[in-house]
Amino acid sequence: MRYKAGLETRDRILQATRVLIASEGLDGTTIKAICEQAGVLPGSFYNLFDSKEQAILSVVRQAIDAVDPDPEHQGKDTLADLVEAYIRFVTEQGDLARVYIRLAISGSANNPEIKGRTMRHHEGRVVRFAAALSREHPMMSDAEAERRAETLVMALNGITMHKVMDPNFDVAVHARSLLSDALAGV
Amino acid sequence: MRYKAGLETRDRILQATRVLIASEGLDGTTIKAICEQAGVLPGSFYNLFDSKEQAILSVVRQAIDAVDPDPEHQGKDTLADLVEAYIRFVTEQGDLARVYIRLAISGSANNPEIKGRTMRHHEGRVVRFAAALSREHPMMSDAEAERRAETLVMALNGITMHKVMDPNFDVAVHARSLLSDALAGV
DNA sequence: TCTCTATTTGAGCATACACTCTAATTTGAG
DNA sequence: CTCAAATTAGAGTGTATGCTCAAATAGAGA
Repeated sequence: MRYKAGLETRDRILQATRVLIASEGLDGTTIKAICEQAGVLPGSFYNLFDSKEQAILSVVRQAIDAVDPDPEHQGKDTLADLVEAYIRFVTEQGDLARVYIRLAISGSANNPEIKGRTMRHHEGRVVRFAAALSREHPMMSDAEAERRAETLVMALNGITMHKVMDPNFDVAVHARSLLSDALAGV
Repeated sequence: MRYKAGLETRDRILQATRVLIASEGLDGTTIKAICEQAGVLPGSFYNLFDSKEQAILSVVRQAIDAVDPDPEHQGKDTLADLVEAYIRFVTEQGDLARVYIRLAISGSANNPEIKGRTMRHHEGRVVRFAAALSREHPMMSDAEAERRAETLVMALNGITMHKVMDPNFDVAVHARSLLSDALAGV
């Protein structure tokens, strides 16, 4: 994997994998389908990746990384910032958002590696949301902030889940509605 | 399928299918696994079901029917009633709840039959929630009630989705939190 | 140009899948 | 008790999967 050709092929394979997981799910993403979509033969795939799982894990990492943008800004963002960033992720990176949501379910059962990553990511997200909430409501107890943050994160996932079924669905309206309800309920 | 033995075998197969979909997902549920779990050989399975898909669809129907209990009471329930009923479904019928949530994602891509059922069910649920909300808040516009109802239904799904990954997760606390936020935000 | 690798090719392997078939066994009404 | 129908047994079918491998081709430094 030192020549340019190999790197380009690698990108095409990852892109094909991403599109396929988004549209067909983890189990529906076969080597044959990946290779056809990428214009490559199985031998080339296995020259660049050790296994199908390795390619899938790369895409999983892409998806998880894409959910939480601007990590340097962490510690300064408001709850509204975080929700708006999530809306942007879902609307502007549709494929990765679909991958991301499928992980929480399809991936959890079979693949411990994916399950571990997803769980750790979820917990990190809740912490970030809770910190923002605590900053905006200093009187709120940490436990209360964490509980509220977790509810909000999961509710946002539920909305995204619906978009997987109905691609025309407007995530932004419902996500903002959740946010204002959460802030109103304090 | 007229003898008692056949009916009992059918039940065992459906139960095995239910448990397997809950723990392994739709694609992980193979004929071999179903037969082993049910203590049956493939010949018996195909004596009672035309296909694997038929058995799965039976379980899908079970799950969808179990989400909305007490259909006669429809038109009188409060939003709190509906949320409490959902909490009961998730906590008391764990396997079916896991099946139910997996449908929204795993099933949607590959199987148009399951996708259609799931979408219709979702819409029906939103209508029921919206009607309850309108009854409690007569001044609210129908469009507003429907939007709020849909947000709540999806958020509840998000919470249940998390329970699929973490079985010890306390759904009730977060579901009630969503409800009170939704009512507070009016 | 020559040479050594990286890359691609594409046929082929073992396995697992959904499903079928025939023969044996069990059931229960008459 | 009889016997046809219902049910089971279990080997076997074709196909798709993830993956391998030897041979052919393309790329880059000498």
